[in-house]
Amino acid sequence: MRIGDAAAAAGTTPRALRFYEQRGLLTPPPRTATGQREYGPREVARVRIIRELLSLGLTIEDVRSCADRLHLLDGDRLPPRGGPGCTTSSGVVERRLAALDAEIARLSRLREQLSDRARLPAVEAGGAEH
Amino acid sequence: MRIGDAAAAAGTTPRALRFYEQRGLLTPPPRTATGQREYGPREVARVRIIRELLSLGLTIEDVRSCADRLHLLDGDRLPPRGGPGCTTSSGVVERRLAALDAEIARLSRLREQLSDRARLPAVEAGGAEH
DNA sequence: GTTGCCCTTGACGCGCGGGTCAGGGGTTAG
DNA sequence: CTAACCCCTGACCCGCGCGTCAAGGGCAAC
Repeated sequence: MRIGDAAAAAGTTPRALRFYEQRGLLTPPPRTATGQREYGPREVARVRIIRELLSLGLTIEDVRSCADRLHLLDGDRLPPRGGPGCTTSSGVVERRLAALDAEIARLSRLREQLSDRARLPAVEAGGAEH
Repeated sequence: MRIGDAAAAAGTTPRALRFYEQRGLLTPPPRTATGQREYGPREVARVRIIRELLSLGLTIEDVRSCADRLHLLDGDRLPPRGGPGCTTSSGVVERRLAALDAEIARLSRLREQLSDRARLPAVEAGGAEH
């Protein structure tokens, strides 16, 4: 399986796969005699895991930091929700949760301050003229 | 008043002032015969307003889009909270509030999904070995 | 005059997750 | 054999809000 098919099977692009490899999320796959990458279904599954973790807000660095444990997840199917061998178990998830909480709190404060200040004081009748 | 003093008076840097001017948040100030920018207290007050709006999460583009109304705020003092002539009154605040709400909701969903998935399944006894 | 800080414009850097060329070579169907 | 598509690497691009450097000129104090 060459990179285009593998990427399509994982729902992404060849560029992303090379990028993950470059950043250490994927181990360099075997090459054909002419230098083309050869992927198997395990790699595709792994890419799906990676993309799911990224879509959950983990960074490339987060995933890389526990790349050696991703194989716990990357069998032939992903555990739907309650399966064993969940995401990372090395502290990155907790840190990411804390970062998310902090960001949510920060945005909530901003929201409050902004709506406090913007009581919409009818300076120019609603501004719907445009 | 040259740019360094004006920037310090507004609590920022010369670079930021030139940047605001370049992006259309500040009208180009008069220059001395040798080309140096000359600012007065009105400009300083305006910069303070701009920085406050930016600190509330508005973007440069938001502020630029209502740059022509900022003079409603930029007298010698800022209205503390309930004064007339509030922030922008042209829809950008509503849009920004909506964007903040959307972002908060998105992060909250992420947080929930991430904590759902990361039930910390005791794969390797807490991971505090390092 | 001269030292030393301040000003000018222009250009690049950052962090993130890749997108998008550019210039070459592989691979396969007709 | 050739066309059409795929793959390779390396490099620059995006948005945001400036920070930082570079090369030159101004301004005030001594």
